[in-house]
Formats: sequence, C-alpha cells, structure tokens
Amino acid sequence: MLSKKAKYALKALLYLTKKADNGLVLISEIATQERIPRKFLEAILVDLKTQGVLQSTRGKNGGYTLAKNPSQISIGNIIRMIDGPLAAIPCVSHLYYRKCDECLDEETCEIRLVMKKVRDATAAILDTTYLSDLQKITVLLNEDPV
Amino acid sequence: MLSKKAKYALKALLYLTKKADNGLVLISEIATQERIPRKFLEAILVDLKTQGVLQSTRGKNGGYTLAKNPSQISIGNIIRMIDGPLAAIPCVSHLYYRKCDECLDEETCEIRLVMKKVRDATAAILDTTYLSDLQKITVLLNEDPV
DNA sequence: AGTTTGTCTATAGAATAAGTAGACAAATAA
DNA sequence: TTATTTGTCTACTTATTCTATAGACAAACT
Repeated sequence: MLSKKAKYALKALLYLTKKADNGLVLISEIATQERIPRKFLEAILVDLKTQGVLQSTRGKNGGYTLAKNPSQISIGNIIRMIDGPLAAIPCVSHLYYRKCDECLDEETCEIRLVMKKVRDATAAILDTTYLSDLQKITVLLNEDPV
Repeated sequence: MLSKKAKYALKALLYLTKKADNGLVLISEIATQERIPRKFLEAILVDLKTQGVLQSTRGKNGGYTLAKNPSQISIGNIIRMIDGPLAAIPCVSHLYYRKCDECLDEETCEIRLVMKKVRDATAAILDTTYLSDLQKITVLLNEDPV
C-alpha cells in the first residue's frame, strides 16, 4: 500500500504542476485545496525540497514551486523518495536491494522470481510516467466538449 | 511491501507443494526447513485452512497438506488472503474497493489512473501464476545438467 | 519593528506487524 | 483407559511504522 504521505506528496506535486506558471504557492493553499493536514504536508514538502524536486522561499510572497520541469519528475521517483522501494520484497529492488532475512538461496527462490516480474512491470509504468503526463490527463478531462 | 506473514505463507505453501505426494507434513517440519517462527506459522496455517487451501489432521501422523491442486492456487489469491488487496490504493482494488478519504473526484484523479495501470499489471502476473508454476521452476533449477 | 511564511525539533497517539505463552481438543497407540 | 502426539484457540506482548500536532525559530519582505 502507498502511504498517505506518498499520496499527499503526489497530490501536492500535481497541484504545483498545475500552478507552475503562477509562481510560488503557499503550503496552506495546497493543504486546503488538496485536503491535506497542514503540518503533515509541511514535513513532506521539506522532504521533497531536500530531494531536489521543490524550491521554496520564506516570508511575505513566499511559498513553494517545482525545482525541475514536470517532464523530468517521474512518479516512480516521487514514490521512492517517500516510501522507498517499489518492489514488494527487498531482494528484487534495484535501488534499495537487501537480502531477505530467511532466504537461504536467493538464486533458487521462487517467490523472488515472481516478485521480480511484478517489480519490473511496476517500474516500467511508474518510471516512464511523469508529472507532466498526469497533468495532461486532467487538462483533457477538464476541457468542455465542443 | 509484502508482509512477512504473506511471505511465510508462500514459503509454506511452496514447501507443501513440493511434498504433495508424501502425505501430511508437520508444522514444525515446515517451520524448521523454511526458517519460520513456529507459533507464527501456526496462525498462518490455520488462516490458510479457513480460506480453503489447506487441510489438516491432528494427533499422531497428523499434519498439513494442500486442499486443492497446486495448479488451482494462484499467488495472487494467496497474497490477498493474507495481506488483502494487491492494489497500492484502495480505490483501484477490484475485490477490496474503497473510496480514498481525501479524494474529491475519483473520475478525474490522476493518481488513480497510474495506480490502476500498476494494479492491473500486477494482477495480470500474480493471478496467472500458480503454485504449480513456481514448483516447476525449482524442479528445473535442481535438475543436474546431463 | 512587525508580519508573513517556511524550518526545525520534539512528541504523541493509533494502527499494524511480528512474535510468544499456555491451556485445550482430537487422533492414535500402548 | 491412559499417554503421547499434533493441531487449535485465546490472549498477550513487543516493536515498528504511520499519521499527525505543537511550538519555538529563522528568513524575507513591508
């Protein structure tokens, strides 16, 4: 399961993608619009800033904005930043590989084989879907039929 | 992440698949061979029995065995029995559907769209892979080259 | 100097995961 | 019938992670 934290991160980034041309956006605006607990969101945004996807300024007229082009921020990486590995078991993760505790022989582990397939299928989707792609979808859905 | 419980369940079922022709298998044998805490495994097996994939008898010469053909028990359903939905967010689950708390409009939710793709890709793999398929893999790997 | 807005540190409460203990019930065997 | 073996049930405990909140602090602007 995706944590609420990761979901909030995605919502916030999507919101900032929408508002990308309007300059800085207040934490409290994002919180209200996306129904995210303010203080919780605060921590998430600081995290995303540290990871390099967000920029911020303090004081009057301050706020948050994307630090990169939305076409360079993949959904896969956002989830990794917050929740860690996409893989369901550590031994098939690419970036967070870890041996499973009880596993005797990784090479012949059947569970590993299926889970690797699942991880690869998941990564194939999430690592090729960017904020900009999702943004387009909303734009399309919001367009009034001619 | 797959819970340890689900992983233990898979390991136990795979072990029983291997031993399917040898009649009943003791909990303690599975626990030792697969390095699973005995008491914890006990609870898992009772669970799997309730769900209809295992049979058991008590007393001398008792133990556990599969209640169905390994070609009828999919990895997807085993995981569902123990961990619940395969989907990363409740609103894209088929069997455990639930509206997301903060979601204003499910129809236009971009996160939902990507996560649905991921869920479908995952289910496509896990619901078409059966214990018998994984069993074959081990058999192949264990065969000595001619 | 005052106001606005993000930042940092600490903590708390709830839920879930992981594991343990011990009495109990059924099947078999002596 | 009694003893032994093996699964079952109930109740905890412990640890970890998730979700969220409070409040002091720091920078930017007016």
